[in-house]
This record gives sequence, structure tokens and C-alpha cells, in this order.
Amino acid sequence: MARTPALDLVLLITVLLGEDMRRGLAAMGLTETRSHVLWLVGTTGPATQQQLAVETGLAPRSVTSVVDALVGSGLVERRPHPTDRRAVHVTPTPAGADLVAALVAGHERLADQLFGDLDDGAYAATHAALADVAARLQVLVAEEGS
Amino acid sequence: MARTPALDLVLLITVLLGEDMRRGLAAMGLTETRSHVLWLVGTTGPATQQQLAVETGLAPRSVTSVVDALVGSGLVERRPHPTDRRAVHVTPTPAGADLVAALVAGHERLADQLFGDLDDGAYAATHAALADVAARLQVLVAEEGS
DNA sequence: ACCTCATCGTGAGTGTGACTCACGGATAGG
DNA sequence: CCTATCCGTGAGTCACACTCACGATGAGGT
Repeated sequence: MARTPALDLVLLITVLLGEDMRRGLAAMGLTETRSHVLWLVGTTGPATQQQLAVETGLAPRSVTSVVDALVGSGLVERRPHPTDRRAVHVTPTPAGADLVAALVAGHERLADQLFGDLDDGAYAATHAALADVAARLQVLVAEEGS
Repeated sequence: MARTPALDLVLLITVLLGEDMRRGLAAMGLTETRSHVLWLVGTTGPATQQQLAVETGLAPRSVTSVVDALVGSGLVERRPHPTDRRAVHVTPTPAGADLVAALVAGHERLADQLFGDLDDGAYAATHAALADVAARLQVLVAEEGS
């Protein structure tokens, strides 16, 4: 039996979710990349640009530009790194911390809107189905890499 | 109970699938937008650029550029429109048709890799869960538009 | 037949976001 | 202390999307 309908649904979800997120972020004056960096420094603490490059998969030079933009918006600061004088400690400002809190809240709200009115059994089943898809996908990506 | 884990899984799937698709398409010398246009003319038949703009959500001028690129790769042709001399009939070349067939085959292969070893009951459950998520998302997007 | 207005595609120019290359400043190991 | 390495940035490039203006064609009313 053909399995394409399920894949088409996943693709549809991907498109819809991507558009929705982009719109929501744009309303806060953020792009996906910028929000990714802001999210990182806001949730896992200050980081060097080098670390941010690794975690986001961006080129180090590109991180400089992203951080420039976030500094320009007053969301993060470049503070001297406590131990390494070459490096920079990208730190959220109060405004940046507030925005991260809003991002987290929006994330939880979206989760609730999507899954909130499922009873626990249905939610568990959905979660299991999604985890299964994600696991298979990760296997596939790993195989292709080899 | 928190519903964020399921959303996180959806997000993870989105990212993984997006990367995988981009890599696969790049291996065939295509971008997402170009493959979208090629897919349209390859599966639903020749179209005017105007129609392609509506279906892809691109600006008409951008469709011109995309079609330029596809023509440059020898995948589509600009043929005169049978009835409207202003318009252009974007038609796949034999090479383009072959590539579309490969895209379709890849699509089916991926679906099979992700869902192939589920028995029919498990597949049906997964499909239902995905359809539910997609439906909720569409409601949400529609609400936000209003 | 003609005039007007809408539509199709494209030239020209712009903006954004990513990349590479080359380089100055700082660190660490022999 | 000298050399190799690492951090961040200036300069330049590329891909892709957008808007604006325009010529060519089409459609409808008088």
C-alpha cells in the first residue's frame, strides 16, 4: 500500500508550520536565524560566537553579522569574555531576555493549541507516532551521511 | 500536562526533512523553488508563468527568473501559448520529464523508508495523527489571517 | 473600427542572508 | 620568545526574492 499520503501530510505540516513561525517571528522583528541565536544565548546562557557558529551550523563570519543585527536591535550585548581575551561573550540584554521569554511562551501556547484538547491517551499516541517518524528520519539522515 | 515535547518533535522533523530534501535536490542541481516549479509543470501539465506565480506564491517577476534557470538547465522550454500570444507555455523537455519522474520516485521511496515497515493498522494510526495535526494547524493559520 | 483598460512577461535596480578569503589581535606550546 | 593556532571582522561575492516601470497583447464598450 502506498505510504505517500502520510509523507504528504508531513510535508504540509512542514510548510504550514514554517510559514506560521516566520510570520510570528517577523511580527517581533526577528528572522529564523536571529531568533535561533537569541534563543541559544537566552536559554543556555552567554556564548562565544564560535560556539554559536557550531550550534547553529552557520559560518563564523555569518554569526558576526547575525550578532551585529541583534546588537542593533538592542537584544544582545558583546561583553568581554571572562577568560579568553580573543573571544566575545554574547549576552542577552534585559529586552532580549524578555523577548526570549515571549518566544518560550509562544512556543508553549502553540503546543497547547495544537495538542491541548487531546486527552492523555490520544496525546501519548500522537507523541509516539511523531517520535517514530523522527527516529526513522534520523536513521535515514545518518545513513546518507555515511 | 505540557504538550511541548510533541511540538518539539514536529519541529525536529521539519528541520531534518528540510535539510534532507535540500541536499537531495542539490544533488540533482535543483533548489526547492526550482523543483517546485518543475514539479508543477511536470505533474499538472504546461502552465503560464502567471499560473505558476499563483500556485507557488512567488512574485510573477521571480517566476521569470526561475524559469530562466530551468531553461538554462535544459529542463523546461518556453513555448508559445496556443491561444494567448502574450503568455508563455512552460513545458518540460524530455530531460525535465525524466527528472520529474525521478523526483516522484524519490518521493515514494522516502515515504516507504519512513512508513514502509508499519503494518496497516499502525500506518493508519500514524496517518490519522498527522492529519489531525495538519488540520489543527490549518485552523490556526486561518484564524491568524482573520 | 477604435479607445481604454487590464493582463503577461521582462529589464533594471534593490535588499537580505548566506558564503569565502585575507588579516589583525590574542593564546598556547615548544 | 617564536611559531602555530584560534577568535572575530573587513571586503567582496553569490543566490534568490522583491518592487517599479514598460512594451506587447488581449478584451470590452461605444
